[in-house]
Amino acid sequence: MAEITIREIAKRCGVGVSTVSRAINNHSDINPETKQRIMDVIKETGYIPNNSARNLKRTDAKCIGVLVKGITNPFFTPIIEKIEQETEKKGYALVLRHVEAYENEVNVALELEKEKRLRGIIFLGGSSKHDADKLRQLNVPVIFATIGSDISDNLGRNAYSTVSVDDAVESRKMVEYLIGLGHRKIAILTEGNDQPSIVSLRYEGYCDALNKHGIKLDEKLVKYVDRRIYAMQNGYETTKALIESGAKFTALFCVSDVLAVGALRALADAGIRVPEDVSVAGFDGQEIAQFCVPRLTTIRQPLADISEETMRLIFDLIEEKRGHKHLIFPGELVEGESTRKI
Amino acid sequence: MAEITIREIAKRCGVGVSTVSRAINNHSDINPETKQRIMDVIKETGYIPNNSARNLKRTDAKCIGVLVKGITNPFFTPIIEKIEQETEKKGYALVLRHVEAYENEVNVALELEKEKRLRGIIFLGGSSKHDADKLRQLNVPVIFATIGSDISDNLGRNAYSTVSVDDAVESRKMVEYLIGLGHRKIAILTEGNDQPSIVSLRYEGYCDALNKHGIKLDEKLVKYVDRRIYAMQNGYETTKALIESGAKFTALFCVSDVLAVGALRALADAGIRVPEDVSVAGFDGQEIAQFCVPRLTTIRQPLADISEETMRLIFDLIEEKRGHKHLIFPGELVEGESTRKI
DNA sequence: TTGTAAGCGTTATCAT
DNA sequence: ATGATAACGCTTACAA
Repeated sequence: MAEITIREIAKRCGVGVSTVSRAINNHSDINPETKQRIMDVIKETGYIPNNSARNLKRTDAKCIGVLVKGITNPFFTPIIEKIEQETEKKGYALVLRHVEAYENEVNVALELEKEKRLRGIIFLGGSSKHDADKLRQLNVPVIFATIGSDISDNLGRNAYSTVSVDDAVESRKMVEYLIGLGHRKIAILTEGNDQPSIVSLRYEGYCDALNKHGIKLDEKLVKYVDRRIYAMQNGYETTKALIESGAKFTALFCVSDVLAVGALRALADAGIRVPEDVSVAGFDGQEIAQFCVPRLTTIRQPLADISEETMRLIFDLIEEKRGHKHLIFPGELVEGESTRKI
Repeated sequence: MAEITIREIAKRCGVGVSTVSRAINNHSDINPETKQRIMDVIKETGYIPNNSARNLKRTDAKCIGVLVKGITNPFFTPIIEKIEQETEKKGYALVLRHVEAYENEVNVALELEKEKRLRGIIFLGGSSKHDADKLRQLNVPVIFATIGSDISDNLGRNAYSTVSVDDAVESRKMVEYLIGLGHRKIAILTEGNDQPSIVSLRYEGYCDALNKHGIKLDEKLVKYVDRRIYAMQNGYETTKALIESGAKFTALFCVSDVLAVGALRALADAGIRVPEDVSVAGFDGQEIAQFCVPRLTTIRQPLADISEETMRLIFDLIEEKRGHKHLIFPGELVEGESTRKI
C-alpha cells in the first residue's frame, strides 16, 4: 500500500499541491470552499503529512526543545507541565526528548536542533558540566533548568543560562539544620562523585557544614549508593549496609528524597525508630516526601519559580531581549516528622 | 551562520556527496583512508547530518516506536528499559515518544510512523479502546503493552496485539482476598469511569467480587479521585473525604499503588492504624509498594514477562512469523503489611 | 572505489 | 486565489 502524499490529495481534489499545503497550514490566502473540499478529502483518505519533509523545508518552525535525562523521574513532572503550558501560550510547539543515560545530552541537542529547527533548548537533568564550545555550536539559546553549574567559568558563563537552586548552599543548610538540632554524627547517602554533578555539590555542602562547625568528616559515615539499581532500592540497601557496618550515627542525610524513602524502610526493618533513634533528611521536596510515614524533612526546590523563570528567560533569549543569565533560587527547608532535636 | 551540510563537507574533502554519505553510514564500499579523511573533517567542522532529510529519503530505517502516555509514570520505567535493550539487540533504533494527556495516541502514531518510517509500534498507557479502522491505517504491527482490551471485539482482534494482565480478574482476586480475610465493608478508590480504561476494568473486578460473595455494593464506599491532581495527593484527599463522610469500612482497595500511598498517609493523619483498624490494598506492584510503611499488599504485574513477550511478539510480527495475539499474564498477589485478617 | 543525479514529501517563491 | 516549480539535505541507484 503506497503511502498517500500531498500530490495524491491535490490530484483527487483537482488542485495544485500548493493549494493543499495552504489548506493544511491554515494560510489565509485560500478560498474557504476550496479549503473545505480539500479538508474533506484529507479526512476521507486519512492523509497525514510527513513531518520529516515538513521540517526539512520549513524555516520558521516555532519550536522549543526539552531534553530530559531521566524522564521517568517524577521530579521533572511539574517542570515539564509548566513548560508545556507556557510554550503553548506563546504559540510555540514543544519537542520533548528523552535522553538515554549513556547519551551526551548536548550531542542529542545538536541533532535535534537541526532536525526540528528548534529555536531554544532546555535541559533537564544530566551533567552540570559541559564544553562551552560545543554548547556554542548550538545556534539557539540554551538553558539548564534545576542544574546549577560552575559559573566562575567565564567562557561558559555566556554560552548558556542556568536556573536552579545552589545545591551546595542548600545542602549545607540542611546539614547545619541537623547540627543545630544537636547532631554531630551525621551520615550521608550520596552517589559516587566521579562525575561533576549536582549530587557532588550536595556532598560538598555536607562537607562544608561539618567543617564549619568543627566536625571531622568520618569516612565511615559516608556511603555511596550504587547507581545502577533503582533509587529506593538503592537507598534501602546502602542504609542497610551502613547500619550493619556498626558505625554510630544519630542523623542520616540523603541527597535525594527517593533515597531517603529507601532509608526509612531500612531503618524501620532494623527496628531503628525515626526520628526517636535517628533523624532522616532528604533533598528535593518531591511529592513522596510529604506522603511517606514519617513525613520527610527535606529541601524543597522552588520548582514553580524555576520553571517560570526558565520560560521567561528562554523567550527573552529567543527574542534577543537579554543575554544569558544564571539565576539562583533559594530552596525551602521543610520540617517533616523525620528529624528531631537531641 | 549558515548551517553546514553534506555538500560542504564533500567540497572541503574534495569528494562527492555520496562518498561522504558512505562514510557517515558506515558503508563498506569506501576506501578506509578516504573515510578517515572525511571523518576528520566532520569532527573538525562539527557537522551533524539532518535527521529530517535522512528520514525523508531512507526507506529501510529499522526503527520501532514506543508511544507512552504518562511517561513520567515510574510504572513504565522497567518496561521501557527492557524495550530499549531488546531493540538494540536486534539492531533496531528506538523512537520513544511522549503522548500528551489530551492527545490521541493513535493519531500521534500515525504521524510518527511516516516521519520516522517505523516498522512497529508499542503503546504504553492510554486508552484500551481504539477504533480498529484507524489502527489498521497504521501499516505496521501494533502492540498495546500492559493495556488489556476487549478482545471479544472480532474486528479489533486482528488489528493489534495486547500483552497484559487481565485487570478485571486481578482486581477481583485482590478483593476476594480481602473478603477471605473477613472484610465485608470494602471501600474502593477509583477513577471516574467515564472512559473505557484499565481502571474501569479494575472497578469491574471489585464489583464482581462483591457480587459473587453476596455483598451489596455500597455507593458510599465508592470514591472517585479527581484526575487532575497528582496521584498521591489525590489518594490522600479522597481518602480524607471518605473518612470524613463517616462511612464505615474495614478495608480500602486502591486501584493503584500511588493512590494507596496517599491513602496510607490520610489514614495515619486520622489516627486510623493500618492494618489494625483498616486494611489497605493497592495495585501494580510498583517499587514504592515495598518501601512504604507499612509495606503495601498489592497485585504485582509481571512486567518482566510482559516486556519480554512484547518484544518477541513485535519482532515476530515485523518478520511476519505470526499474526496478532492477545497474551494475558497472571498478576501476583503480594502480601504486604497493610492488610490483616479480621 | 568514487561521482553524478534523481528523488524523498513538503513549503516557499513567483508567476498568473 | 491558485498553480508550477525550485529548493530543503540527504540516500541511493547508476555510471564511471
